[in-house]
Amino acid sequence: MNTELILKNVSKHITLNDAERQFFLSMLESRFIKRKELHLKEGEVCKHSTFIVSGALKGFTIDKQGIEHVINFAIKDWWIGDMYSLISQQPGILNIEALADSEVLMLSRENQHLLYEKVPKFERFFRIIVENSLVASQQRLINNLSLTAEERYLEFMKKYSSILEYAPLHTIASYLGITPEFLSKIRGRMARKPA
Amino acid sequence: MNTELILKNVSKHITLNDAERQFFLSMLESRFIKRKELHLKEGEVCKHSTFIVSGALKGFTIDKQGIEHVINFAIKDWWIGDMYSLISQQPGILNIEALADSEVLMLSRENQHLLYEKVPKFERFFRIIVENSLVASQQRLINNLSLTAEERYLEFMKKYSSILEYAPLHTIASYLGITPEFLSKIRGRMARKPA
DNA sequence: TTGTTTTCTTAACCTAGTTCAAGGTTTTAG
DNA sequence: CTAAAACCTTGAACTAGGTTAAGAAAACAA
Repeated sequence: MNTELILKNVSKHITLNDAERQFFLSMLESRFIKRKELHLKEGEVCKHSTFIVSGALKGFTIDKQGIEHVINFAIKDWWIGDMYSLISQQPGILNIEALADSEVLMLSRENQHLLYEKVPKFERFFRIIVENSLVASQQRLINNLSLTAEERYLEFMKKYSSILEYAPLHTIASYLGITPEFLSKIRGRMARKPA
Repeated sequence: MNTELILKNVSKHITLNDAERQFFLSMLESRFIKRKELHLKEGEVCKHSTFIVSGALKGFTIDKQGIEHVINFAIKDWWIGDMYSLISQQPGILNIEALADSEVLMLSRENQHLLYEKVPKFERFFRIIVENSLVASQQRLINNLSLTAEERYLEFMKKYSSILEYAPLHTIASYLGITPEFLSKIRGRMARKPA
């Protein structure tokens, strides 16, 4: 189990002593996910918060017309999960799939609650993680409401360039809220008369 | 200061003893906001989390073309604030304005941190509040990506009917991500051939 | 009470983005 | 190495929703 990265991630917001660190690590479960493998399937109850050690995943829903909508990406050093299902313990609507072979560390809901009991600092840690997710989610909403598709694509490349290595065009189009054909057209336009 | 509602709100997630309750209440500041009055202006640093005792507020941004985008509403028993500015202490992009005469209770960032020190349970309380906001924000993203304007309007009426009493049509249109003219058209259509 | 502002509607025309279809290229699995 | 699958591009026809404009109705301030 490769724990260096997650310990560094935690230490960004809280400080652990040796015993706490050991206890935290004992709560984690390592897993390797192959490219295209589903880590979480809609309809299931989400039982873990997942930290990405290497690789990349996408979270997505499928609407009534069978169209896939990418809700978020997660790469090295990020957390992912179906927050709705995780807190309500109801069947979720999120699918989580690997974009590349990935190593993740999983913290089960029960262990997370144990952690809150034994090391209350983790309440703070996850509060901050969730706060940051909320800011990102709201910023994306604002972008979707106020920018054109082309502007959103430029923003995306600026902010998440590392994801371009993992996600094919139609997945990025889905994240941006447009069709793959239209993203292709935008690219063509940009290549012809660049910024 | 009308504290009954906020104490009930807090008690949904954590239990306070008398001293803790008194301490919490001593951290709050009451404010009355007139309809159309700005509670927070973009460019300012957001210094408070705000709990609504009565009335209704909207949070919105204004894009380069001067168009207003409603990010969220807040009514009785909800919290509102510019999370980005609140945690980064950078100038924010959110405006918060009263839709009706409102009474709010404000918890300053400093007091919130004091509260975290003195009564660590509040880390949990605000973690849960933020988790719920994140779920709502993601659900809205999913709706924006996968539903038509008419479907979003129907969803909105089902879920937030109480806001219809406070917000004029053009404000709801902005929240839905469409123009007031188009929402008016949808209404006309729905009136002619109802569900 | 009356002028002013805000709100809502309707209609004609316009456009960003979609749909459908087809062909070409790259990646992958066996 | 090769067939199949996944991926990307382009173009023509289409549509959900936007823009502009103008008028009616309601709410509000003086």
